[in-house]
Amino acid sequence: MADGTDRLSVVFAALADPTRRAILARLAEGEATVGELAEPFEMSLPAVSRHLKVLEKAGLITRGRSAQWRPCRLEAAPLADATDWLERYRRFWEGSFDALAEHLRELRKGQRNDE
Amino acid sequence: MADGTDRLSVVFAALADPTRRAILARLAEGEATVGELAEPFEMSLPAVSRHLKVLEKAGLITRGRSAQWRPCRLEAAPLADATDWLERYRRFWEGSFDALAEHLRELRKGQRNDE
DNA sequence: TGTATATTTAACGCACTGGTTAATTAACGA
DNA sequence: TCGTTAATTAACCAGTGCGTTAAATATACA
Repeated sequence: MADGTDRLSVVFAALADPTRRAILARLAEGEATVGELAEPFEMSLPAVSRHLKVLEKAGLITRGRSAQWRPCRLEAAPLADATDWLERYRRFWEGSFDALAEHLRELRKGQRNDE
Repeated sequence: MADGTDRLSVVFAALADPTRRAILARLAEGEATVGELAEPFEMSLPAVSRHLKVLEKAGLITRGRSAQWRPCRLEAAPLADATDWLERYRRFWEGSFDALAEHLRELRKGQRNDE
């Protein structure tokens, strides 16, 4: 392990690119072909094709076949694993919000005198 | 944009490594020095030091100073952004589970006759 | 069979990642 | 001031990621 090839690492790596996240967002609205997915980007078709391969290897999309088109479909299940991992840290960032509330409370107390 | 330097990309990229996720898990139990964090890994100290720099740039840790030690502390707030992004897809993987249920229902129906 | 369209693969360049060892910086303590 | 400990930085290397253009593949259609 520790070589970055475990499932969770592959999924997080796939999400670490704004183009790929935009593609997933587009697919959330329904299936689309490679050409349709590439259209919004100022990037060659091969580049988009390889982004799709990354998403496919992460299990985040599947591809059908319809004549010469390869319709892509969102497969969000692997995102559940990522969310599960992140959820363990929820109390830490919610704890930070508590700390913020405490900070604001202290600030309000001080306001009576100097600021 | 689309160059992978936006906040969310940086956070996801930081999470796309099992060593770094293990470091965060360790820090969830409390502050630790670089040496303490490095101890469980079969990896040189400089390597761990650079993992910490990645986490720091992602805003996931902060570092204090106590004599020659640099205690690291978990800062989970950026994980909230990542979770927010993922949450948008929750209905898709939950929808998949609905589809699975539907599939099982159809399967059970067919079982009466042929299988 | 030949041409057009959709997509992938090949070959290349360049920057970044993640590891190493050796050298450097920072702070403590005798 | 000198030596020890903690950590980072420097220099290097191998592998990977992400983009390009050009060539190959797959399917539809005349």
